[in-house]
Amino acid sequence: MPPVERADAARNRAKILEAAERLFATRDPSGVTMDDIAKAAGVGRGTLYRRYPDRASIARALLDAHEHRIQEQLLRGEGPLGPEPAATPTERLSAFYSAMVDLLERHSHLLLGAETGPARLATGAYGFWRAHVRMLAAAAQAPDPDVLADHLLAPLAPELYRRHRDQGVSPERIEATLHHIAHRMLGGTEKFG
Amino acid sequence: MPPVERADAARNRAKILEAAERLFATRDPSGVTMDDIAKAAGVGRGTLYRRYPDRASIARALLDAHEHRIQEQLLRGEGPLGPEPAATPTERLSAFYSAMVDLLERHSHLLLGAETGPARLATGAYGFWRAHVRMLAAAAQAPDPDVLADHLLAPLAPELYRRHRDQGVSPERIEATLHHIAHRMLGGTEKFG
DNA sequence: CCTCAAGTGGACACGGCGTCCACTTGATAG
DNA sequence: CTATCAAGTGGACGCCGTGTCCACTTGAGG
Repeated sequence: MPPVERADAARNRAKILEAAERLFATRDPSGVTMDDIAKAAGVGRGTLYRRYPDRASIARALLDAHEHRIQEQLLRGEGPLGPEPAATPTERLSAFYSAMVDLLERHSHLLLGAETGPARLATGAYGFWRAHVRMLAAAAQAPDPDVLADHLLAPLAPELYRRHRDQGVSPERIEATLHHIAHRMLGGTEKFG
Repeated sequence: MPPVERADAARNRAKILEAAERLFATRDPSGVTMDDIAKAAGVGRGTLYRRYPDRASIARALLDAHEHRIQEQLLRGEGPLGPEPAATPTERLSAFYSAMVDLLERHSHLLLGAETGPARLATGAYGFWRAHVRMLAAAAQAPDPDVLADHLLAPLAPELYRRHRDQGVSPERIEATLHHIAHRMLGGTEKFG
């Protein structure tokens, strides 16, 4: 007996998510209050809190679908993103960086609305990215993959991406720099001493 | 006519900084309120706000001395930290990373009390570090030093350092990984392409 | 000792958060 | 179609941190 969601509940959930998406895209995400969302959705505070304990959980709900798509591709997808045997760790890290730049470009407002600062590192999604990058680092025989993985993910911090973009840096430049990092950090091990 | 600070004002400023330092070190820095600091310093809210508009400015005041010391060394110091002609960009970046790990280890609570998230990137101190690293990247003929500088600084985010330390990662391991990054990213250009 | 600007501290209003509970709605059984 | 009642709703409420304001105190200079 899976407790089915009642019709009015489903309707309100949709209204909430739609309103939140709009607000996050419009104003500064960290300035959006729970009250704003409730008002914009035409719903009472109690209704809002029943499902989402805070702003971050709403943003996460909106992000989940997109992040899951990337995670699927990492596990099972074709091309260098997925576990294609022919692809080198360098190529796979580059592909991962590209996918993340795409995610940041499309949804940086949600990422900023979700978690900035320490909380982001505790996210399930972050754990997934770290596990993936750690695996690539280990495959490339890099030293201390556990620590290195976090350092390789650090340039993807949403606040840094947002700042770069606001200063007129193009996504392509950011992506190119990340590819450079991927090549330098995981590629050509044999050429060093 | 430099408006000299009155004796009671100076006394209170000292009490405030002392109390704040203690509170930041004890509890979670982001949980310390202005009221807590005022109470701990034995001072009214108005007195506190007269000098420091928010928690971050207090933490910055406490950090200033330490950051200035490093900045001095970068500009005029001896050894690979300073502008010694014989040192390569790789060596200088490694030395910089070491100095920052030392700063993080000693004062991560202040850094967390100061600015987490986007605000940190707008700090004067951050601008200084970026200018320095950008210069080293350019000297090493790395592509797009403007963007790369930020990416090379990203692993130094206080929240990441704190998390690593809390998970039992030693400062030495972090430092070693950063040195690895310095070598990979700025060293041995001629051995590629 | 007097003056007065600098400095002090606490009362206050504001706004966001999260909870609570009396009421409404819709799914199901008879 | 109606009755039942748990799930769902919404807004009022209390709490807490912020930042401001202003009547009072203090100390430096004359």
